[in-house]
Amino acid sequence: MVAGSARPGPARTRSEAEILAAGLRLLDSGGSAALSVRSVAAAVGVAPNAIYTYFPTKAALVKALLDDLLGGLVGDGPADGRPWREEVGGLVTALREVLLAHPGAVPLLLVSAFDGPNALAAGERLLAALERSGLSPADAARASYLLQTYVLGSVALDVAELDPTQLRPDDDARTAARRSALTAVPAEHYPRTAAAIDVVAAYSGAEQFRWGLERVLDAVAPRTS
Amino acid sequence: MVAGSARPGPARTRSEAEILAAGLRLLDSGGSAALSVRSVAAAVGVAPNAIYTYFPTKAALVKALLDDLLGGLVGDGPADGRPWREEVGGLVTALREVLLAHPGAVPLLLVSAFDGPNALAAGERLLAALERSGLSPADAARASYLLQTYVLGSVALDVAELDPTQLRPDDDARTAARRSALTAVPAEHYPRTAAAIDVVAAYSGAEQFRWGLERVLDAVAPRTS
DNA sequence: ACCTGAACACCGTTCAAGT
DNA sequence: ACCTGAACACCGTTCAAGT
Repeated sequence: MVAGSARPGPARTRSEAEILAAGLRLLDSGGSAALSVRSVAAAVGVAPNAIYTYFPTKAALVKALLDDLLGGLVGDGPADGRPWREEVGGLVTALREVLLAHPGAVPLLLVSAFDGPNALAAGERLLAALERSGLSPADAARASYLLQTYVLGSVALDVAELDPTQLRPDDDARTAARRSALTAVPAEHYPRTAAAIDVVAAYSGAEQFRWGLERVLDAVAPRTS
Repeated sequence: MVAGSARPGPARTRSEAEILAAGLRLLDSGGSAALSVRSVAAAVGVAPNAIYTYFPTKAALVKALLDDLLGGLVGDGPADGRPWREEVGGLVTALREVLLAHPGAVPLLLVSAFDGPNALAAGERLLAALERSGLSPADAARASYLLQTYVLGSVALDVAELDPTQLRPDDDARTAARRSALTAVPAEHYPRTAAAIDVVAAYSGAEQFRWGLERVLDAVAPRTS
């Protein structure tokens, strides 16, 4: 009984969840560069290499952290009864919001795959809602691809124009960042670009996103004519 | 005459262009992680800190390298006489292609701003073509935003699903990568996702991109009705 | 089994010194 | 002005040793 499946040796002094929570705190307070194996280890009070008892590599830790972030996207119940367009828009908007609430996570997400259990569950829910709209599975798959590119692309644009020291900015801070980009563009050489930044800056990021989302939803909606 | 604007001291032994070319070679052969100040210095045969004579920081070097990559997007002449939709599609497709030809550059581009002279020139050309379609400057600005998110998002999805060791993959390699992602998704838990990967894998990345591009162009085209 | 101390092979950047 | 050697404060990861 002592041998077999029971593990000998001392119990672990930390938990995966504790380590991921510390990692998220570092990401939120210092951006993506502040998340290192060594900084996480210091935050939970162990030696750097002790982290490798919980996660085999830094990449595995990052992947777990990112998927945790997506945990709130899908509730427990089955597909709700909302109209498909509302549910699809809600899912996509919620994804954007959770990412912008943790901008330090965005550079990590953009370069890593998107295939943890919570990401897959959200994608499954998205496909189900799209099929409820009347799209064939094949068309729903392509619509899902287009919606994913939209969220990732718009979040990438939003975060790239932020001052790296500006963490957890609200919508106003992002608008200000866009305005400051304007002054950096020499209007005499790039008149349309300067004017375009001015136009876009008049809208908050959320309005801008919603505008594009409606266009994308129109583009993928089943042809009724 | 000796004093004044003439610079004393030895001439520089390298050039910015030489350093950027070495950087791109490293990026293409080893991915984004292979581009370091020290590896570039070794490639051009100087001490690591000599790079700081040419670029003030690594970020400045990366920015210059990325903008160089966009140098071929815009020709010399004024806007050509092609229909607006063709020119817009051509610009956007060319951007996608230059990025996928150098996948190591994608992680760098996704997290940095997009505001070098060549990026601005391409953006200016894009806005001009959109205005030729009949869109107001304000609508052209929003259309440009949507098109940018599409390229960035689709390139991010394309590169994220690649094996990091797989450099400069052709279209077939990317299709194979997508197929291998399929086997990783447990179909019993995520039936729609597994089926969707199968659908998407039946198309090459270029076909998939063109499908979405046509939808996005439809979505932003001026309403003629 | 888990944790530690020490080490390895890196990294970006700075500084003082040589020419 | 440009380049070098040396150093500083990091990084992810591995290994041998302790419990």
